[in-house]
Amino acid sequence: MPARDKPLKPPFRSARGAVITALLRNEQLSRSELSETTGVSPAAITEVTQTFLQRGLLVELPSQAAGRRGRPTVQLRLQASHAYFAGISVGESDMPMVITDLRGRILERHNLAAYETPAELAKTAAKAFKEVLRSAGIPRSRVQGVGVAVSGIVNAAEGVCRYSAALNWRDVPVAQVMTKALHIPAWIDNDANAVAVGEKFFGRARDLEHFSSIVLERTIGSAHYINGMLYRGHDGSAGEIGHITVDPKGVLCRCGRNGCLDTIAGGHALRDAAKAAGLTIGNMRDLEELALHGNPTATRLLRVAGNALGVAVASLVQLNNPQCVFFTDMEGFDNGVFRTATRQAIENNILARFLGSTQIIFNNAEPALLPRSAASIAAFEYLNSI
Amino acid sequence: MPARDKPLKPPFRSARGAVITALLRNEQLSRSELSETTGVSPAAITEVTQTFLQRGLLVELPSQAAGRRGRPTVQLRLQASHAYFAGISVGESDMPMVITDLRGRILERHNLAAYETPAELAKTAAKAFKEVLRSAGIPRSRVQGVGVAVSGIVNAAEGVCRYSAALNWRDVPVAQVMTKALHIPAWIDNDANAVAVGEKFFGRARDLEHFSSIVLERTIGSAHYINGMLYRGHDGSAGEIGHITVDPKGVLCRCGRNGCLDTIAGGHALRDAAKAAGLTIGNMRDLEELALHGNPTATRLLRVAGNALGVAVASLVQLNNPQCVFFTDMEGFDNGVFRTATRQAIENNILARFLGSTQIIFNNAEPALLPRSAASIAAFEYLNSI
DNA sequence: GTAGATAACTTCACTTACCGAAAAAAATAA
DNA sequence: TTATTTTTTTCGGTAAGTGAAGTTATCTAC
Repeated sequence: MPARDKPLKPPFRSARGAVITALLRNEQLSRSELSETTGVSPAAITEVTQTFLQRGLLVELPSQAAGRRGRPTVQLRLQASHAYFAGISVGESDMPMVITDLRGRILERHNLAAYETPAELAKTAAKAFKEVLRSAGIPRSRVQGVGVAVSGIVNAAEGVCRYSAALNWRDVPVAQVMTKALHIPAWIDNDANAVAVGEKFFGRARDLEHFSSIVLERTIGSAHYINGMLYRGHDGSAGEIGHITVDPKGVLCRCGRNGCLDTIAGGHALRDAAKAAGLTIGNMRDLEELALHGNPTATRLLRVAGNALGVAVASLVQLNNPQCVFFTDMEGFDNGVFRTATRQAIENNILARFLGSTQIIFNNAEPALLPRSAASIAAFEYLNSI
Repeated sequence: MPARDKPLKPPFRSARGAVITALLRNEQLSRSELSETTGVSPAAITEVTQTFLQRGLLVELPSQAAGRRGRPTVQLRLQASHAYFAGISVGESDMPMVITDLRGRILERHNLAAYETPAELAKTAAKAFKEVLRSAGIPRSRVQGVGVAVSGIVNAAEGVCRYSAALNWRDVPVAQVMTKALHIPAWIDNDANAVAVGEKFFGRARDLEHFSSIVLERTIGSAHYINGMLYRGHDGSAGEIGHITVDPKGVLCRCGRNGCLDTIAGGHALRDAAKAAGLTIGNMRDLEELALHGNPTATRLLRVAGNALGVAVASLVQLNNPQCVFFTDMEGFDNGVFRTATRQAIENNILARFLGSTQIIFNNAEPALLPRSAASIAAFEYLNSI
């Protein structure tokens, strides 16, 4: 019948999935601990771990002196080197690539050269991939897939980037192109989605069922995990926080309407505004620096922007009641006026009862974050297929 | 592993559930049609329908002359009279109760007398329940449960109303009280959730996986269906659209902050504003009537309110990308200035690509809607348990 | 050193919930 | 009456679990 509420036994859907999830969340667990934490019977744990051990996905650690009665436990852990994944974040100017292992550790990184067309991108990526494999000493056959994160509208199921303003792309079959170029399975997703998957798989959201991810770049994107699953929306357009109307009398947005969040807090708009106000800045760190030294224009811009973002996120929190909101700051605001204003605006615009139960986390702009997140998409797809 | 995206074979989770869902969506289906629409094998359909036929949940219709070759189909339908459900909507002044069958048809309705305390409510409900059963000619044993919808904060799992400003309740164990009073299983939920469940079960959302429901009363509430399941949020607080900040310089809200949607578009606030402006109105129909006859204050109030609601819903649409938004208007605006303003504000504040793919539906204030929705909660719980 | 005690793990017989293919049923068409 | 066609059922099989009993590896106490 139509479900009203929860799935059967959250967050697990199968014994195998439960074991992998539990071992992604915990460095190592014994079989009995696995049975305990997942609710799966010891019998099934034996069966599942046996299969995984045979495949080399799991390893047994040499059992320690027990120090107490009874048969000593045998600790199991995911064999991080069992599978490797590539991740690429396609940006306007640069294009970082990483290779990660099964646990999301970065083994090698590389910054790809600029490119013009998707075909050129593929060629560049293929060349870089070869190099990265060589320097990491990993044979191509051990790399189980590549994930690509782009800023734009993506049809993940079809592997197509429908539209990207930043890249000037329209209906580019990225997955297909990449599969051909790198000779490994490829997936593509929006960067906010990628970050959310990355946090769920390898990051701080591993234990969370419901959370949102906000990515601050030239524009602002978001993604939602709901009931332990990435929620894309009815037709894949969920998360368009950048075009929430914040100020109906605000300036014209690229989308044709006025006062979208992007026009006030988006990196692109903020840089334009700073320039228009006669401030010469490279990135947001410079703007924050100016504010720190008492520049009133810089302070005002950052405060207004942070406040607008906070108000929008407050709406998100009250509508969806996530356990946590991750901000991924690719613009380099760091801790400053902007973040303070954002936090304050969130706190001032949500009901008291949300205050204690909603965690707000800012990720610093770490260049490898996006490509690593992209790799986590490939990791998910791989683990889902075994 | 942590799920990234879809469950296995949406929207069905089991053959039995698939059969019930399909027969709630379609008046009648043959076994082969059931197999076709659900993707479940004919063998399993035989098995499942046999069980359900034995229990009396399904009936075979007398097979018609086929008019073509082959074994004629046997149409199956849900036996609506297999189970009955009670539904109560606890309001500030009145308290409508209905009895519905398995398909959500209302067999009997009753408006309960006013009450003061939860204990009194239970006594009144018990008395009314007896009467309603007698006049409907249904033995109590055939009623499988009662659902209670309240306007307020509810812990559905525990069956407790945590707080209701309208009813002046705090931590009232409604489910327990009702179970004792009516001698049938009882459930309680927030009224926005109840309406969402009702639309999903018996209403226009039967075929939708992702939709939201907005309930306009003294205050404004909302609920989300996501991936075919009611989404309550991390700690059950999802849907607080009434306290989205719409105008930071707005009037003080009961929640202690300024410019919440409730203070501009909530029925309570709107009535207060009308009174303050010297307009004497009973309900919103009166206010719309005044606007229709050219009263500028009435028009302004309605337009501002409708616009604020529309802007908030536009945020919801862009964040969650639902397939449909249902408005349940318990205030009686009907088609008028308010709804027009709401629709326009939604259209003006969402990206073009959401325009075509988001359905906006207004439900007229139908007194039986809330109690019927409440009954659908009991129906869900019953169907989920068999 | 050896006999419990104890806890971790494995084995085995069983269940549930399905599926695919073949068989049976019930009609029409020739 | 027989062939044809379509629906439904039966039957054997499988995947993924469970619970209970058995096995293994260690510690403790005498």
